[in-house]
Amino acid sequence: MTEPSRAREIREAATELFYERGYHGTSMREIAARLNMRAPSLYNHLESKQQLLVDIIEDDVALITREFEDATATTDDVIEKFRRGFEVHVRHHTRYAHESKIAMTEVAALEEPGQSEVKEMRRHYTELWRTLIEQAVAEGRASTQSTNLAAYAIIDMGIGIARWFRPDGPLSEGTLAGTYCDFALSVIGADSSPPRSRT
Amino acid sequence: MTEPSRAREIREAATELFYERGYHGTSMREIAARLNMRAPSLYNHLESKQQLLVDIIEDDVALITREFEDATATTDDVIEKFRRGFEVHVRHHTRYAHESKIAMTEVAALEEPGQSEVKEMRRHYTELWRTLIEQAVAEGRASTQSTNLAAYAIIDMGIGIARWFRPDGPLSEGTLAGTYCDFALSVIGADSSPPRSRT
DNA sequence: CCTCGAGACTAACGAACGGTAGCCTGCCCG
DNA sequence: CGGGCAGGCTACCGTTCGTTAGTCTCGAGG
Repeated sequence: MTEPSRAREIREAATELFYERGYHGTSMREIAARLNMRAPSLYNHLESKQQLLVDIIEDDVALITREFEDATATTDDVIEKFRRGFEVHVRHHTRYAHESKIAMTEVAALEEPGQSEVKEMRRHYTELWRTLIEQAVAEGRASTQSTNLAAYAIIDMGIGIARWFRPDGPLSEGTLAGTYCDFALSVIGADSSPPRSRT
Repeated sequence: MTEPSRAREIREAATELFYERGYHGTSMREIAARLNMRAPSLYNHLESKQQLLVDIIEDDVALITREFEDATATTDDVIEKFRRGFEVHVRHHTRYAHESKIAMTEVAALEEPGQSEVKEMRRHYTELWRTLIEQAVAEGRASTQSTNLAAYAIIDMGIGIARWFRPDGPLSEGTLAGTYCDFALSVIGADSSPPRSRT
């Protein structure tokens, strides 16, 4: 069940093409061709090319934000929050590498008000990270001097993955997440002593 | 002297616009308008829109590679090489944020053979980093498990800068470079003992 | 069996694109 | 002061774009 609706198929084809050639570099005719259709038929299922882009990007940013919030909500230890949050961050950029890359590179192709909305959503996501790192420093569990820059560095480290990761490559998502977690923890100078052995 | 040639002005205007709106999102008429010209006049100074993009991207990748090689050539200490190389990496992405972002996001807009050439140049730059990190580990001065992933993470950390850095912002290039250097050194687990006190 | 609507199609629109042809102006050098 | 050319310009070409209009087909429901 959950047979792929035509609208969903179109969106997936568009996601692949936007990933490969960019928004302005992809035509509606090309999207249609991927599904053995003609361009005008697409408009039985969508409103416009621009709306397609808005949906892809907004859904992606909303998803990673929700994943982050869910992952960090189930523990009180701030380093464990960080670890889980970053694992989600990395895994998102591997599983949704296409959407993530589009959300990163095609923001400029968004018309208003979509562009401002997305920028605000991204600002919020960044702020979640900054706050978390700040809390870790405040509790003496991390030692970075600039929570702002640490947040940027950690987010960008993950985002970069979307540019080179291939799910069929030699590197598994789990290995990648584990190694990158170590990177991120060392960036903030985390004290990863066991979660419940407080002094 | 060195009055800005028209060709140079065009390239700078194009760089700004490609940065703001992307390659396919920018028209020759818009580039011309920035210089109070009409589009056809541009062709007195350039070959094609595509060649403009090729020049911008290839020059940028060639420049950062040369900067890296120059910076690392003047010391033998592998950690000091790493430090200098990364400082150059960060500073490049602040000083040439526009070009760097274009080189990162518009590779797909390059036609062949330009695209393959640029990808090869980037692969080479990545390889320089991987080799340097491998050497640091071999000498016992760094401790990362995966030189490959460490190289990716470090490069991506720097690249991300080009997306958000603004030269007129509150953050100075020097402060940024310093803080990020600490990040990068901790990612590879660097032993930053003094360069010349070998056992 | 007939209808009716979802969803494909063809034809075509106006706009915008990258680029060319050809002209005109004004400055530099003899 | 006069010729030439560098480098602007206008006019316009053919292509491709996103999108609309209107038609046809086919399968499900009464």
